[in-house]
Amino acid sequence: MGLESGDVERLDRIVKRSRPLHRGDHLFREGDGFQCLYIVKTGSVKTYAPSEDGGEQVLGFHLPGELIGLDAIENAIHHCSAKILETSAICEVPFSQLEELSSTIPSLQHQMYRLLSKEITQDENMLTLLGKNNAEERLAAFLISLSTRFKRRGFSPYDFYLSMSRHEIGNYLGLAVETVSRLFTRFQDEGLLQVERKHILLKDLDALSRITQRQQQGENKRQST
Amino acid sequence: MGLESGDVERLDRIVKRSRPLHRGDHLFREGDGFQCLYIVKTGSVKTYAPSEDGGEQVLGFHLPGELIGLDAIENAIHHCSAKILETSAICEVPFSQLEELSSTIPSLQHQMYRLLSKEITQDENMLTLLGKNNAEERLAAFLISLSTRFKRRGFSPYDFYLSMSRHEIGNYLGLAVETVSRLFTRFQDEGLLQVERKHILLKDLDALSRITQRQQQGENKRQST
DNA sequence: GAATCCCATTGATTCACGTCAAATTCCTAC
DNA sequence: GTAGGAATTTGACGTGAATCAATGGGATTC
Repeated sequence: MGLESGDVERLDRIVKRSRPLHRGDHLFREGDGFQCLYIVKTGSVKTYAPSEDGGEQVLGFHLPGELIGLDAIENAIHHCSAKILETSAICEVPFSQLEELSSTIPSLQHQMYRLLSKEITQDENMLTLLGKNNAEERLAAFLISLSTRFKRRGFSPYDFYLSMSRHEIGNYLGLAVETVSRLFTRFQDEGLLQVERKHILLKDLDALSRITQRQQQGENKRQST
Repeated sequence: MGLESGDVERLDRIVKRSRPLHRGDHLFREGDGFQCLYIVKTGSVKTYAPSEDGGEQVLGFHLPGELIGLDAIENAIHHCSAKILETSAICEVPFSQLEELSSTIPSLQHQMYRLLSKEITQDENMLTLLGKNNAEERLAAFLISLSTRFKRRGFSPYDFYLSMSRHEIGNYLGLAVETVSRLFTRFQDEGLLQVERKHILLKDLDALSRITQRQQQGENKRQST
């Protein structure tokens, strides 16, 4: 990321590798004091905003290489909870140390700004997805997002396992479980993918991409101009 | 914000006050190179992500005191466009200078992290709004948000003018114009507010708050667990 | 290995909100 | 002041996705 090797070492020294965590464990909960950012090494994590009655809004699924906890910097309080979806290795980065380090390493500071900015961009894309795309487009976009992120990490972009339930997918995408389930069935019937429980095999990424972009064609109603 | 007076002066020196801008002017457009962050002094601005066909997703409305452009840091490219809604005074903050300054003033760096983090939290709240709230709850939340922000700036939290059209409100909230219009009428009939074109008079903020929280009661379907 | 629970799927039905259409008012420009 | 266009409102209607309901299959527990 444009850091010099000495700097990388200094950064490396403040990162703690935690013991493996298991499905259902919490990295942190809403309201907890903020100490560390977390980086997923292996496995996966979901973040969600709980509401009083036990309901929740899933805010994201975090795969290897991804950072968790940026929204907690503001008030030094976590605004969401983070739950392990499958046995995972997670690194902890004490934020105060990171902050200190970043003020002596300009390129690290720059990376931090970029990281935060990227998170904002991603959330904005998600807003667009929820604001103007229908159920089919949302699920297609979700699958492509997973595919892209797996690929980036050297995993197969076509063949992977979902560590989250249909329920969680629906929650994340603003859809009912039943809708998600029906869409998987439809996508399979249309030959776009094969699905068997948690196992997904994407057979036509191009077609999925076309679905996500379908929205753009022709003047649209809900959120145009 | 915890800066010393000498530091404030240094910060102040890099901020440029632009001449007043008018309705329809662009602060920047999607794809433009990123140079500056913008702070609204007076007036209002909308940011939106244009799509090929001329449609768009409104990402936010920005009132006095609010910052624009944080999502452009990552790639030094603006990912959205920013359009003036009414005659406005806007300050420009050259980001490279701000970044430089922040590496010599730890508390400024901290504020920057907090600012970026806050933006993420806000976007996440918006995701929850779009993901799990119905039309009525969305509009109520929107009005309360405006009210709160006006109040914070010393304006009346009850009595204000909307600088954006019904269309833009609908777009922002993922609703059709007609739905927004009908909801204003309904809220008025229910005595929650008075509306006459752009002029809004909130008569029962508590009732509006109750509407936004309605969602939380009882197990819900779309996005629960 | 049996019992239990959760997850997923599928079908039938309902409903909130989008779509279409039309009337009215407002705003801008010449 | 007048014409044209945009914004807003209101009504009628259609529909995509939620809700309700029921079944089957994995997975976990003791």
